[in-house]
Amino acid sequence: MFKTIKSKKKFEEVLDQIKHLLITKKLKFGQKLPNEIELSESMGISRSSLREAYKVLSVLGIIEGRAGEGTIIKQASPENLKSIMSLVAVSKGLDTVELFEVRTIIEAAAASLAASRRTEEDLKEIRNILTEIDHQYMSGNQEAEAYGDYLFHQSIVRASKNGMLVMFMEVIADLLGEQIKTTRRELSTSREVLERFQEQHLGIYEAIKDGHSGLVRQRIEEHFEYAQDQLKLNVV
Amino acid sequence: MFKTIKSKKKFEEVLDQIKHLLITKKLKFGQKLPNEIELSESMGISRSSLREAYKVLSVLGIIEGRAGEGTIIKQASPENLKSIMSLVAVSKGLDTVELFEVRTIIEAAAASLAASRRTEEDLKEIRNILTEIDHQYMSGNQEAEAYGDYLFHQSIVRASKNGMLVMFMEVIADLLGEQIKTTRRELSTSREVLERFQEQHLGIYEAIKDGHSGLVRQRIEEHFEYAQDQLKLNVV
DNA sequence: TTTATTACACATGTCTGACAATCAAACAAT
DNA sequence: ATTGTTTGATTGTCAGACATGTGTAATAAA
Repeated sequence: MFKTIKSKKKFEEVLDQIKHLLITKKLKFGQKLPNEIELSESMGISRSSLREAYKVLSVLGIIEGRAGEGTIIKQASPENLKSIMSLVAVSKGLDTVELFEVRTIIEAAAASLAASRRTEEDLKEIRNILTEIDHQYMSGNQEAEAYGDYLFHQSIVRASKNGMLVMFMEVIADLLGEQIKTTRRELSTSREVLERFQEQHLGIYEAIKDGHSGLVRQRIEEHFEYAQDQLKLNVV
Repeated sequence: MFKTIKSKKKFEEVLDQIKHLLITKKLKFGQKLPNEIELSESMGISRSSLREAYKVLSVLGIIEGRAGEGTIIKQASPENLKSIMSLVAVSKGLDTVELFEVRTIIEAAAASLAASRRTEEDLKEIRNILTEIDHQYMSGNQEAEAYGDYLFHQSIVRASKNGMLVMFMEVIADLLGEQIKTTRRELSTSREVLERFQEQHLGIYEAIKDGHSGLVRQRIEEHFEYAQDQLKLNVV
């Protein structure tokens, strides 16, 4: 019925203000912020409070402070977000099933979009990655092969030309990876499974190349269903 | 050839130490940390540096400081990720079209899941919200009506029983709202449009009630397409 | 005895002023 | 032209103080 009342801290106000300035494009990538003393005075707070907000933004990769130079706006990379989210993931056990479900939804939709938006370059990149995975498979380098698998999925989502989808996919893939590690499950690495994966990858690529939105969606869903099954079977 | 040398900041060392203590379970949930003065002295740093690290952890939801009581280790929840993700998303640069696309994807999938997972209580809640929107419409309270709209969509995603989806949807709806505000666009608030919205809402509700996964997906897509059109038409 | 009220101790929240470390740019020396 | 040096600007760090909020124990009131 009643919500808990939380007194807003100063540093949170700073975060809100900067966020708003970023949204309204009054602060742009590469731009230099006013120095801390000036800014804190003009915001009516102390330098300490401003700095506490700065630290948060800096960990998120949104700004970067350099002594002697100043503080500039950076373009946040998903890398920063991922490391942070994995920390949260470890501390709060996220549900593997939920994560798989979301990942399937996002990739199915992205691949479906990719089928109609992919360029020749996109197709070329995906082909290259598939060939690379084959090589890794031959030489038995499992770690590199797993990374290739990640690149394959990423390249497909990128072909959807929607950066937001790319970010979400990366975050979820990362969380899922951590989740799988910490629950001590493993994907089966038998020849049979790996070959089946490559078949499915190829099928997805073909459907995107041919522009079959419906088909690629279906194949992505099958692919993840199969992957999830392989995972379940190997619960320690 | 040569790696860039990056001097490690004090607050980063604090983060590392606490992270390590968390992983090795030497710090557990609910546990109280030493007070700031004591801890900063025992770590050989100033209170300010310690606090900068604290702020980061506190935004991540890993610790919580309460004036007068102390600072305790919390269990991070996905809720905390919301603000962080929206910050990073903002910093990456937003595109209204992309956001709409992602929102459509997520809600269409969620509603589709909801069609097979919804409980009687879910349906009752959605019905209540629709009635409430009608009331607000009658009394001409546009702000409350817009909030009702948000609640309607949220309740549908919640009926999918996937917390991750709920989180993503909230993040995107939030960003979209800010984006729409700051680009000085407005949804048409003509009687005709609002009534059309309610018709569509009802159609979505019915499809979920009847368990028509395919139909509800289609109706959600139509709904958002229509909404997006209304937005485009009103660019100032 | 039980219940309010008050006073106090304690921890976080905020502010201030200072100094150290770092860097770019300008300038001097070689 | 390259290398040292100075200088000014800005972040990084520090120490100390006061403000604010919270629990608790002493005290007063019923």
